Amino acid sequence: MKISTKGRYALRMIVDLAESGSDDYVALKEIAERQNISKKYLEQIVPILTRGGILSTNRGYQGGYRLSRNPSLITCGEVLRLTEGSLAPIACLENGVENIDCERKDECMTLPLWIGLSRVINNYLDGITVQDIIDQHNNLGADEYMI
Amino acid sequence: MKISTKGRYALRMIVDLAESGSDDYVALKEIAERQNISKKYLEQIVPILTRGGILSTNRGYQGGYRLSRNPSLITCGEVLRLTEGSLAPIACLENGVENIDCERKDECMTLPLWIGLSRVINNYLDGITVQDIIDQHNNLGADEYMI
DNA sequence: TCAAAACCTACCAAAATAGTAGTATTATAG
DNA sequence: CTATAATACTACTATTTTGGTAGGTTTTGA
Repeated sequence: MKISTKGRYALRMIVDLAESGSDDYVALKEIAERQNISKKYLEQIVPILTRGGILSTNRGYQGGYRLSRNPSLITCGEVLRLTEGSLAPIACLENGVENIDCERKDECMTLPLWIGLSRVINNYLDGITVQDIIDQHNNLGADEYMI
Repeated sequence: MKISTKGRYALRMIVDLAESGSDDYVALKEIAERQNISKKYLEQIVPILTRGGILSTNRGYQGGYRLSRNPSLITCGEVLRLTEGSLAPIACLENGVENIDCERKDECMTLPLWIGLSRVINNYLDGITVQDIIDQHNNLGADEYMI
């Protein structure tokens, strides 16, 4: 039950971009150095976010990435669902509650539990935006956490 | 971000035992057949639950397993934390919020998010008992889920 | 036309997952 | 006291996922 580096790095990158507040394109090299993440690996993660409509990109000289929306309009859930593939806690819920992919679904006693867990996770992460993460960091002490 | 078969099978086994309502020891063979899970694999999972104080066991002729507590006193969180190792969404939270294992913890902008997510997951799963799962199954339609 | 950037694809090592297999130990019935 | 039915323990293994590295291609602007 772990979020992979893919999701965590993606989020750190987005927060980094949001925090810098720049309207220009920022080269991956810069972000990778600041965040101490392999640029080559980030290179692999980033197209997912571009295709997902979170980043816009420019190639060539002075190219790079910038957020395609205001950080207050990008939720952590959105970033993580894109990079993790899904935030479903079990495989049969990957296509949503309406489309459960399991032949045992009618007898399955534990299914309601997993559906509930999935809702709780997705609701929590959809309720927190990239801007919230920055505000939290600026306003609160180290021992505070997000409710 | 998936619960593994280990945790899912463990929960199914516990629910199976609770549902049967038997005060006698039930052989793993029976449970494995009913749940259609490899007995050999369950054999490997079950000692974790025994050591964790959820099951009591008897070896030898007419041996088997039974719940060591009333199903209303066993939470899903407890079962899953035992079998999954932990329910922390990232490795540095594995030893609890008081004991964060990361040198970047003071600068880490996303840490509050993960702490919050960890709380949300653990609170949800600790709020649902094995008895709740059975009650849910008996009372509600297939399109209902646990809040 | 050169350099700096993103893009794309293939490869790879290590770890985790999901088991199998075999043997040892324990307990009871007969 | 022995056969049998059960758990307990330990080792092995195939497959998948994770977390990258490597290298070449394309695009863009100075």
